[in-house]
Amino acid sequence: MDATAEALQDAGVDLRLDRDASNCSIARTLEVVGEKWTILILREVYYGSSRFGEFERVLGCPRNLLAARLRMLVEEGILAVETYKEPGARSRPKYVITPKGMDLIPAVMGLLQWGDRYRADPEGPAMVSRHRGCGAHVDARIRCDRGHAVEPVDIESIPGPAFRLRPAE
Amino acid sequence: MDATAEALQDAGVDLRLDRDASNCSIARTLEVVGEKWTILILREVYYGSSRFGEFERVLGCPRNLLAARLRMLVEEGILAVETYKEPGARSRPKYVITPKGMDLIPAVMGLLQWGDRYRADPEGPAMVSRHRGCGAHVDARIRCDRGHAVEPVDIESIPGPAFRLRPAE
DNA sequence: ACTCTGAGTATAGGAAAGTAAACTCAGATG
DNA sequence: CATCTGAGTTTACTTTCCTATACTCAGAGT
Repeated sequence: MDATAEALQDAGVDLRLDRDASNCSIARTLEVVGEKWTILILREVYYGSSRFGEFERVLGCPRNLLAARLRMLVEEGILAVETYKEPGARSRPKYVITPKGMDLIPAVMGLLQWGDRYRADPEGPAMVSRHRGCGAHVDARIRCDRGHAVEPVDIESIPGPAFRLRPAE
Repeated sequence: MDATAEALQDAGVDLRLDRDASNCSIARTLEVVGEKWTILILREVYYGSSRFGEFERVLGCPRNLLAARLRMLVEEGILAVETYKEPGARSRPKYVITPKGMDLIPAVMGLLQWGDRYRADPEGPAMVSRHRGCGAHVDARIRCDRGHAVEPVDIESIPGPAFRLRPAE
């Protein structure tokens, strides 16, 4: 156990129950991608769609929500707007994923592989992902900085630099 | 490109736009964990909480929603109900994560590390995760079955066994 | 019997999110 | 200059979610 954690426990603090759970990176990420269509839009961008009409067609998402989600994703820097031009038509906007958006792909892959394992239809997955370099199947896994594969049960979560106690009631 | 994919393209099918996007493991996973409090409940279980009152206290989630989410997570086999007994009190239920629930941890870690990178407060993360074995920092990464680290941009997604075209309009 | 506690259920009002369909707007084409 | 198209906006309606409070229920202790 960490020194900070020990000091807190000596003071009678329960790390689980007395911490400020709103000061959490998961909660903050969900503020951005937790709304209904957001992850699915990201999935489509990742699969190669980029135009408003493409998202609408393939997702069946209402246009006003689609517009709102795209605007938000652009404001957050997860997507960026570029333009495309079909011959004989004017320039129109298209949406491309940024590096910041790409950093969400491990989370999306995690959701994908859980669904593949527990909720795929009996035939198997609808889409499969492979490494462009070697062709092998890819998946999201947890690794430690020394390169070991880490099972979830072997992860220990301890207070970090921004650990805070919950405000008094 | 895959043989299936080629055959489909020869038939004038656009893999991105004409596929049945509702037949998707991500969408199906979100049906289970896409509601507002679900991932946060999972986070608390993962951090060590197990009792109704603990979830309520630390999340500040309304009791009726909490009860509904817990019931759903148990029905889905992500949590299991056990009992605990404080001295001088009767047995009460507690919620523990199952292996099926543990398999969601890579996705949760993916969300966590995105938030740590882009949305943490200036001091750093509130909680840090490390490998119980070696103490090194852990994170969610994508690997291929041959053990290569895979950047999201090097992943190729192709139709799998359950690929289906979208129903006619 | 009465009370206390943790784990819920029940209910009601307001806010937010989702859905559906009609409408606008900017340019390229006929 | 009327029409077509993709990309939105607007509006009206429905569903879900949030907040808050009150209530129930099963034992253990007094």
